Amino acid sequence: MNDARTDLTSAVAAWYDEHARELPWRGPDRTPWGVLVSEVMLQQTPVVRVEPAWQAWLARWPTPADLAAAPTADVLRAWDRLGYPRRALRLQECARTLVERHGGEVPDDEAALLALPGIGPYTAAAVRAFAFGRRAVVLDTNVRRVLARAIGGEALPAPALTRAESDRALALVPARAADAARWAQASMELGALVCTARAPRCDRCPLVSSCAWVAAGRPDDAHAHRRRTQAWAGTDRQARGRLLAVLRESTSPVPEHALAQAWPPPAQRARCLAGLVADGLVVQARPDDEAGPDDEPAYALPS
DNA sequence: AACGCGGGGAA
DNA sequence: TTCCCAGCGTT
Repeated sequence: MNDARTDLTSAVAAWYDEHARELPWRGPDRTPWGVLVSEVMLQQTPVVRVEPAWQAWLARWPTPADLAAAPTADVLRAWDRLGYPRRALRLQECARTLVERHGGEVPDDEAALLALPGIGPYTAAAVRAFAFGRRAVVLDTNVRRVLARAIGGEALPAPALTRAESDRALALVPARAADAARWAQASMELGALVCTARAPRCDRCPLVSSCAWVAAGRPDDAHAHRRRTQAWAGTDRQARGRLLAVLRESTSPVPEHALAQAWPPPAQRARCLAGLVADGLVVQARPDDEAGPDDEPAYALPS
């Protein structure tokens, strides 16, 4: 049975055997915990920035029990500038759940994985495929783009995942678990290295002769008018990042007036601090005696 | 379904 | 400057 589906997946798998990057969380000595940590770090953060952080993280907290026992402030400092620090909080909550409910081990069951903090459909599928070699539908931004082009004939997938995409991805997953896991890894790698968002290297693509997008003359992105570019300068997100960076650097509670230096606009600063506290990333603390007036609020990372 | 959420490197 | 990155949780 050599239908179009097996042709496509086997061509990508063969390409992967030749061109896969050597990444530390893929090594033969990998652990499910290491894979899970890598996947959480890779949620919206590029590989090149994750790699050193992952090495340091696994050296410091090699098991879920190690991370579960760590002070949260240390966890947030180790997360450093990977972005979206709520992920670090979720990862520690995840470690604690693994200790309390799964004997300190990462489960391979889909429902159990999805129930863990910070683990959604993509990460659950990735852990099952990459850590346990199980059959799973791994559909990340790379795979979505590869399939949108190779099969859909579009430059880029729709802004939000559609039912048609999920169906298409499911239909492509090879029957045997080992093949399915390799297809997942290979299709992601193809999207990361060749079928890239900005400047795809179609001359090096194993699917170029059958790609629907290439056959159509590589038309422009049909969804371009619906993509909104996120503002950055002056946003709450930038403010939160700046405030949290100050708190990461300090070993003692930081009084309000010091935070005002990092982010002057008072209303936005107050709103962002309240949000950080609500998220569990920051706690209000009693200031050190010599740091300022006793009635001035101070903030710190949670212990 | 839409939105909020970091931060940096490349085009 | 803009775009993009192995998404998730909340509303």
